[in-house]
This record gives sequence, C-alpha cells and structure tokens, in this order.
Amino acid sequence: MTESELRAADGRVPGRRGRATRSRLLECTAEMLATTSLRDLKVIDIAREASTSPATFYQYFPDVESAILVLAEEMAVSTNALAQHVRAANWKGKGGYESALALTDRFIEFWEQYRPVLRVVDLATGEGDRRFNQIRSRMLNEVTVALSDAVRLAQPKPRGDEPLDPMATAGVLVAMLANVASHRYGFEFWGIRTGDARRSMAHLIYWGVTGQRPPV
Amino acid sequence: MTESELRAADGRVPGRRGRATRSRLLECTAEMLATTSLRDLKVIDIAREASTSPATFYQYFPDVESAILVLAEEMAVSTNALAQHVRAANWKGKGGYESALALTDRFIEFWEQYRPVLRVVDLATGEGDRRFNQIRSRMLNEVTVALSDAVRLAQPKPRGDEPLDPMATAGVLVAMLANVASHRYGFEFWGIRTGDARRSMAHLIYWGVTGQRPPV
DNA sequence: TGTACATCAGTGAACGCGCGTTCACTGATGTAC
DNA sequence: TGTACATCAGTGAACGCGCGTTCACTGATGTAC
Repeated sequence: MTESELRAADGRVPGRRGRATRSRLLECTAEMLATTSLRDLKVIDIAREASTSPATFYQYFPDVESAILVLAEEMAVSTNALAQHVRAANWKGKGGYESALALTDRFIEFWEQYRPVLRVVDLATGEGDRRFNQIRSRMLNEVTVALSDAVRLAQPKPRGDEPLDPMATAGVLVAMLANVASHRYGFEFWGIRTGDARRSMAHLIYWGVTGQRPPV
Repeated sequence: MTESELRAADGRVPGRRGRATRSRLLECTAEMLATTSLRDLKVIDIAREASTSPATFYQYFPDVESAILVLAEEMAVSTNALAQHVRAANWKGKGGYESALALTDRFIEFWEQYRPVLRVVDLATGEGDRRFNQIRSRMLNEVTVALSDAVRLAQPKPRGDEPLDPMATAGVLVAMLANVASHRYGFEFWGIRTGDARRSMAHLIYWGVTGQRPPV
C-alpha cells in the first residue's frame, strides 16, 4: 500500500507517454459527456475521439464509469475554493448580503463548469453507487461545514426556544444552491430571470446565516 | 386526433384483458426501478416479472423509457395535491410556521413515494430529454405558482428598493425542498437529524414567503 | 343455450447488431556501455 | 555518438455475449344468430 503508483491494466508502470495518453482519454471523456448521455457514451467512441484504440482505453480504465470517477475526484478537490470563499466571507451588514450574492455566483459558476460530471455524480448517487455517493458527500461537506461555521458565528443568541442546528441550516442552503444551479434552464423556462433567482437566493442565504432580515 | 384511443403496437385496440396486462407491466416497471438502475432495467426482466414475454411488452411500449414516461405522467398529475396544500395554507403568524412545516413534510413524503421515477425524470432532464423535461417543469410549476401567490400576498410592501420577484423566490424554495427531499440520505450521513433539517427548511420557507422572522 | 367466426392477446424462438473485451503482435522510447 | 536490448505503449482484428426486436403462430375472449 506504500506504493500508490499508477498502474496500467497489465501491471506496467506508465511513463510520460502513457500518462499523457491517459489524461487525453480523461479529457475526451469529459468533453463527450457534455453532449452525450452516460448511457450512450461508449469506450469505442472515447478512444476514437482521443485518436487511439479501445484496447488502449482498457489499459488505463476498467470501464467508462471509472474514468468519470477520476474526473469526479478532480472536481471534488476543486470545491475547496468554494469552501475557502465561504470562510473568507464577511457576514455582517451590507457586506454580508454581498457575500451571499457572491457565494451564489460562485456556486453557479462551479456547477456550470462541471455540469456533465455532476450529472453523472447525481445519477450514480441516486442509484446507490457508493463511490460516487462518497465523492458527492465529501465535496459538499467542506462547503457545508464552512457555511455552518458562519451560521454559528453570525446567528444571534436564541431569543425564544431552541436555536436551529447550524449544520442543518447550512445543508439546506447548500441543497438550495445546488439544485438551482443544476436546473437553471428550468428557471428560465418558467420566465424567472437569472438576476431575480440570484437575489432570492442571496436573501435566503443571508436569512439563514444571520437570522436577520437582509439590508435589501 | 379526435380518437386518442390507446393502441397496441400493431394497431389493435386493447380490451379489458390487454389493458390489464399493460398496467401490470407498468407496475412491474415501477417496482423494478426501485431496486435497479435505469441502465440495468431490461425489457426481458420487466416482462418476466410481469409473467409475460418481451414480445408482449413491445405490444404496449416501444421501449423502457416510454413506460417510465407514462409513470412520470401519472406522478405529475398527483402533484396537484401539493399545490392545493399550498393554496389552502394560512401564512400568518404561528399558523404560517405550521404551514411551512407541513409543506416540508408533504414534499418529503411525495419524494419518498415517487423516488424511483423522480430519479429517472431528473436523469433524463439532465441529459436534455424534452419529454421528461416537460413533465418535470409542469409538475413543479403548479406548486411553484401556488407558492408564488402566497409570497405575493404575504410579503410586506417593499420598504427600500425593489422587492424580490415572488416567482423567483418560490422557485428557489421549491428547488430547496426538492433537493433536500431527494438527498435525505446524504443529510443523515453528515449527522444532520431529519428533524433539524425539517425545522431549517420551515424557517427558510417562512422567511421566503412572509419576509418576516418566524415566531420560533 | 349453443355454435361459428372475428378479433383480441400472448408468445417461442430466432435473428442479428453492437459493443465490451482480449490477445498476440508491432512500434516507440529509454538506457547502458 | 552509436549500437543493442529492455521495457513501455499502442493496436488490429476477432470473439462472443447479451439484448432488442420481430414474426408467424397458438390460444383466449367476445359476439352474432
């Protein structure tokens, strides 16, 4: 286990050239996923697209899902940017509302960038695939925890009964962001303008985090 | 077009027996979908489950997706219960918070009931399938419009600048409900208790609808 | 109530495509001296 | 700098499974008289 070296299917340790081919295959997988359903994404096509042969694909990945899993892991790593953004944000007063708007934008950008991979992650998660499920959990967990810290700090002391659970509130807000981001098209279809959805989200985030009415 | 009669593949008009077989196939499709991914759901298996033959399946549906489409349409019809629930709700004071809690519960129940079909609807929508996309839009639209009416009525007159767009706020809230409902398992995984998520959602709904802080 | 005919319903068995997958091989690259 | 050998990398071509799909047929049900 000490050696977590990359290995080709037949046990070879890939050199420069091999690794280049492998990442070309990953790129092509990502590209094709943008225009093709997982169901219709065939090893042969990916290989052709990467101007190589199916046999080569199998040298690096046991199947298409495994290649996407690698892409998903790469994506998961880059969520820490979102989390850092949340941690760096200021949640007081007008600045807080700006932070909420900015977070909304970042989320939507992120989703846009990884839309095809996210599609598969969601699909596989829904079907009970453990590996994708873990990636999904891990990747959203970091942002959610960061946001829950913000909630914990910004929330006023409970006036009445028991306060809300910060992690629950953060989780719900992240769920909101995630779903709006992934169904933007549906919003437009209903005649909701992106700007309006953005402001509604920012309001809800501000409410959720601070417990206060936003300074419009 | 006047005759929108059900027709079997070869043009026959199904009688009692035929319609019974058809709905048995639908039932089995729904059942199997609960434990099988769309990818692995084969005509042969559905047919076997319904103790009939693949040839019979093709008598009533051109393929598996089409059968699921029928199930999705049935589901879409039953969303009007959700919409009616929203319309019947009272959003003032303590009762308003109760309404928010109740709506949350209804949503989660609904999602639980149709989880397998919703999975496919989301998947197909994500992949750009028009038919499923339309069903999704239609089914969420009714609730969203109902909720936007509530927002319009309950929202205080704009103090400062421009008010939020009610439809946008409603859409965002519905997105939140939908995503939390479909990823309940993920919440538990993070150690968030269902009760806490429920309260956080109700708070956000109350905020979104009334623009006021909830009466804890 | 019974018989004959028409139509509805279901299916066994087979065909064939398409794709996943593999293997024995050729070609490319690297390195030792 | 050149040559030989080892290892890395890539692939053509084929095999075969599994499934979608169909067709010609048998069986069931309904109805007319």
